[in-house]
Amino acid sequence: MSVDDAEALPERTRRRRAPKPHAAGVKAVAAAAGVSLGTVSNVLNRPEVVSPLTRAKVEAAMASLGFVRNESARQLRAGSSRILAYLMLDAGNPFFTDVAKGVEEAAQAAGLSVFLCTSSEDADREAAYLDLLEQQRVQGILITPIDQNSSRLRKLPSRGTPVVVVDRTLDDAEHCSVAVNDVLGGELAIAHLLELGHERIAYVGGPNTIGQVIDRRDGARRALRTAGKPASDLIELTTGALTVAEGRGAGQRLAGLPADRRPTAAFCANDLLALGLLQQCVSLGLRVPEDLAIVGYDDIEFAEAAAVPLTSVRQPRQLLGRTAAELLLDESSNPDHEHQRVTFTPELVVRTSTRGTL
Amino acid sequence: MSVDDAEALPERTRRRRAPKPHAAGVKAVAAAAGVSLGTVSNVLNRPEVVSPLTRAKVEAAMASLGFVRNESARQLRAGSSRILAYLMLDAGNPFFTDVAKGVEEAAQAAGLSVFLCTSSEDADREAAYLDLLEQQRVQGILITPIDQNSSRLRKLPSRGTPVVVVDRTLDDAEHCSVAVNDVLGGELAIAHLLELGHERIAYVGGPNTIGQVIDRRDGARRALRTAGKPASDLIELTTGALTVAEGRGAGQRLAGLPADRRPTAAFCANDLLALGLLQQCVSLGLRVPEDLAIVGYDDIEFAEAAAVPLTSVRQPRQLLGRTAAELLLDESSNPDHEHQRVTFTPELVVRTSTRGTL
DNA sequence: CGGATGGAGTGAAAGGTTTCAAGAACGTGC
DNA sequence: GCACGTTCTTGAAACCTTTCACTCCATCCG
Repeated sequence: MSVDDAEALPERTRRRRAPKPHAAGVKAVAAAAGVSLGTVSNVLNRPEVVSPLTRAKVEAAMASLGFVRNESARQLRAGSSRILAYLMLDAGNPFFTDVAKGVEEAAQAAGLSVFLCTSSEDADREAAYLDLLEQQRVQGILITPIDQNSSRLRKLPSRGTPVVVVDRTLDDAEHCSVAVNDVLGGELAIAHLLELGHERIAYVGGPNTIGQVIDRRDGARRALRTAGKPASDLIELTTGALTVAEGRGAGQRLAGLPADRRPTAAFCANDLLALGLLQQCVSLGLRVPEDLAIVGYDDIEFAEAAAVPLTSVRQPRQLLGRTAAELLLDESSNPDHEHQRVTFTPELVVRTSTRGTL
Repeated sequence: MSVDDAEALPERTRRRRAPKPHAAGVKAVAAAAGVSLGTVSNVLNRPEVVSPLTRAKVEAAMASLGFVRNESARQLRAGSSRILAYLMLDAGNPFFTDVAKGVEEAAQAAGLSVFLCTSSEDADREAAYLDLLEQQRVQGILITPIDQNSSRLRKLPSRGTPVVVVDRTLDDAEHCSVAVNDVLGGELAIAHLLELGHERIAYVGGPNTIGQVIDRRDGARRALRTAGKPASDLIELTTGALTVAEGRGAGQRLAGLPADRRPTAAFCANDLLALGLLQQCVSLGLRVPEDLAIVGYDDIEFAEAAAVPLTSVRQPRQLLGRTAAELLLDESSNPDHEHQRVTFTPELVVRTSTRGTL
């Protein structure tokens, strides 16, 4: 049954070693089922061309041998992967996991799977993941980049890996992008605070290399100018990351200021910062919003459940992910795909942290 | 230079097509650098055996051709993957992303990359991902399973893919597992509530197919029995998932009860439920903890920042992930690895939601 | 009854890398 | 000048699938 034609050769040390004892391949299945390699492959990929009887035999053989298709070999030969990757900034931020949910929704509808990767706001990790994903020849990459000008990012599409930028807009002709107008979002937040009569307003966010941080700040400045004030009125508190812990740190700094110099309102670059800030300020005895009004950004689910429900700038998170994935799928399947820049409009959700209890 | 020996054959239609125009391979690099295939491979895998001059030539050729190593081919031949996967229950739950952070920490230290997958508490998706990951021949799988008795899960190790179960204990001899004693956690929570004098206590959690939900409930019952009460005293509110939205739903149900039948305390299977419950109850006018004391589980970062800071059962999230990844690495590299069951001990963190303001 | 049609299955080639035994180049010591 | 080491490089096999031109057979039509 098992023919080993190497027997015929003159004596030679049997070289090479099996890299892994990883079970049976198509060959073994074919032998066990008494059919050819090609037929097994047909059962796997085009079951309709195989007669029911033969198919049953092959499937039985697969089951009894515990056959597991080797995806590397499949992909090598077939040249296509069934995987999308979403490389996100921070898995600990519910905003991104909501985006990821949208991505998965769209991918599942197209029969693809999604691998999530997280750069943790670290440019080196981002670069390493991009290299890895390109080497894996994934169908496409969705990314919320740290450094959107990275040459690595720009080169990917020309080498055959489609890339869609999520939650950022890119000004080049190589990628699709799906974003929310962050400048407008910043403007909405500050306009709201100005309307409430605040004069000393702080912007809490950082590092200043992150696009979202910059845009939201620029929007804030613009709102000030629109109101006839100098943009330099904005008191900037730079943080090291967009996390709850950094938010607490900023709260500490803010609360430490003498009351007559302390801002009466703070706009945070995201909700994590805002929640940390809120928590720290409250625990240090400041009243929100009486002593300090707070506006967050993203309107994550926890914003509403916070100690003082948080006013925030809402973004269509899931839709963002879904749209991005759909663009990516189009790019990789539609030969005359055209790159698009989709921009959604954010929306201010006013809650107690600025408006006070009614 | 480029010899095409197919020329020698009698006229035949040149068949097959190139699956994808995906850039240059080692062959092209070798030709461009004037060396053999083997040398290029050496530059890639064992740079120290190649003379500096040759290496420089090869590297220059790679750069100018934009060479990207084909990981499928590499893995097919070399038989090993540099990837770990963590298949989690719910990426939207900060508990799991914290675990993931620990996993990545350990993986990075070992020079591996991590792909995150999420089953979203759906058994079919879990199964599909397991199949996919096995076919990809990843180095190993970390999983927080929905169905820990799935035969798929049990069979993986015997076919060569190591599996470590995270946040669950498995009673078989095939896997390592790293967990926290959930029964004890449930006990701590209820003992605390009993000590505060509560008599009508609800347990909010579900679906009852999830191990964590069951164990925490069993712990709760045990605490009741220890206190000399029947386990049936526990008022069970079953939810459809462990999410904030389901927590709100449960809050609605609870608040709807007449005050004399309404529980005076609720223990939730996780913090997401607790936060939703809290939010809904507060917005319906119940005072926490006076009208309803609430205990959560996991002590996620947002628990402390909630409307009423949440009493919760803390687990060593990151450590859980790190330990699990280390066990997995050991299993896949150490020939005489022994399966282990690591169990951490949870800790009750008391905050305002049960103790009230001081 | 001859030829056309079509369904089912076959088998060799191809895909890009790694591996390893063996070869080449170049001293070195006697 | 020769055998011997070293150091570097080579070339072909192997990894496991998928693909596709082709064969084989039975059926159908005129």
